[in-house]
Amino acid sequence: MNSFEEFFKEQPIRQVSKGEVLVRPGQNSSESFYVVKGCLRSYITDVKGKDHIYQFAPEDWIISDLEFVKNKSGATLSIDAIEDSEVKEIPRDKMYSILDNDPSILQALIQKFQNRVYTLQNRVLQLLSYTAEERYISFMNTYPNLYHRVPLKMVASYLGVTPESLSRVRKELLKTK
Amino acid sequence: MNSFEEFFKEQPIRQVSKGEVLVRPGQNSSESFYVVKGCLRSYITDVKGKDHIYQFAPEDWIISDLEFVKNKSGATLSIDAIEDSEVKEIPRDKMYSILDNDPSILQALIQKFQNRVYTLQNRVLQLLSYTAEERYISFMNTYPNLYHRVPLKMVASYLGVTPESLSRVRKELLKTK
DNA sequence: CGTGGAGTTGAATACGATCAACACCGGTGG
DNA sequence: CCACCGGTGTTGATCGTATTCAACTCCACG
Repeated sequence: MNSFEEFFKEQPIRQVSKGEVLVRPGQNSSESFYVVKGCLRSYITDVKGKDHIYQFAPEDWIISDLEFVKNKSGATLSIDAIEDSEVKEIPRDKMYSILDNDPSILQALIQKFQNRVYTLQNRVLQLLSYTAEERYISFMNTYPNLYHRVPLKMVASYLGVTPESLSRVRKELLKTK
Repeated sequence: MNSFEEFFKEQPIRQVSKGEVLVRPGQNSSESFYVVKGCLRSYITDVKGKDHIYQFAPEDWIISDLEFVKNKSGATLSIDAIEDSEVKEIPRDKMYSILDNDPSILQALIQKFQNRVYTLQNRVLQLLSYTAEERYISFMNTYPNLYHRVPLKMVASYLGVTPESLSRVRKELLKTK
């Protein structure tokens, strides 16, 4: 194997249908998922029962809860499918075997993490400084193939606003455009 | 050299005084800083001139803008000292030389990135789901040595609320405690 | 001393949340 | 094939939390 991606490619395809839950909080068999087709999401459910979406994962994305990193009691995030999907899953222990001694794979992985941190940095800064409207515009620009594909209420959850508010934001944008 | 940290330790110490700016947005000589003493911060300034703090870096922390990763035109974050500090700086090109072929160093770096992503994940989820009060409590618990050390207005900026709001939050907490 | 930044407090405002009603499909079963 | 149903999105009215603007106190520092 000479690349990080190939590790995933080798795995068998698993079919998951819309609404199917792949990871539940507290569960300790944390896995990573490479999405071949469809779309997954990761999210938390707060004390009031409200979901907050951390990440979407359409085709060619990798999604996981990062708890396996911390050796904690179990996952904090939930992961489920928001469309009928095909994924390749990597169990925790297999994930570790990626971290072998091949510097080129390790460097590729570092590159992936750097990109991930950079993306999260932007997300944090936008949550700190953007209004609901600015967040939505930024989301559309950053993920042009995603915003019309996932339900509005999930985009709202990702952006940290209510569906009602986002609906109004969108209405305003249509007027001024 | 047999560890990531040693690379920093070898660098000469640079004295920076409170208020000194180490990195400005647009500047393309991006560096990383290891804080020996004192405290740095990274932040953006929005269109209204308001600061939003991305990160604090007290003793033994590493801070950088991650733009060097993306090979963009320059930094987006600013970095300055909020106390008189001592730092060791690693210029961008030297940073790359860390990414050599020693698997143990690379794996240590991956571990650092995993922790970073995990921390950012929590930050995002808290910004999505916590009230101002919950964020402040979480901040105090997570950084017990920091919240009484940095000015309230900077904590407020980090948490995404105004200094006035945080002042009121703190007042309420004192009453109910 | 005096000066300016930091923090507090008050009053008015604004933005988004909440609650509620309704329209609009898309899928399911009779 | 159509009627029904549940989920999604929209819209309106009201509410609440945090922001804004302003005044004042308190120190730290020159």
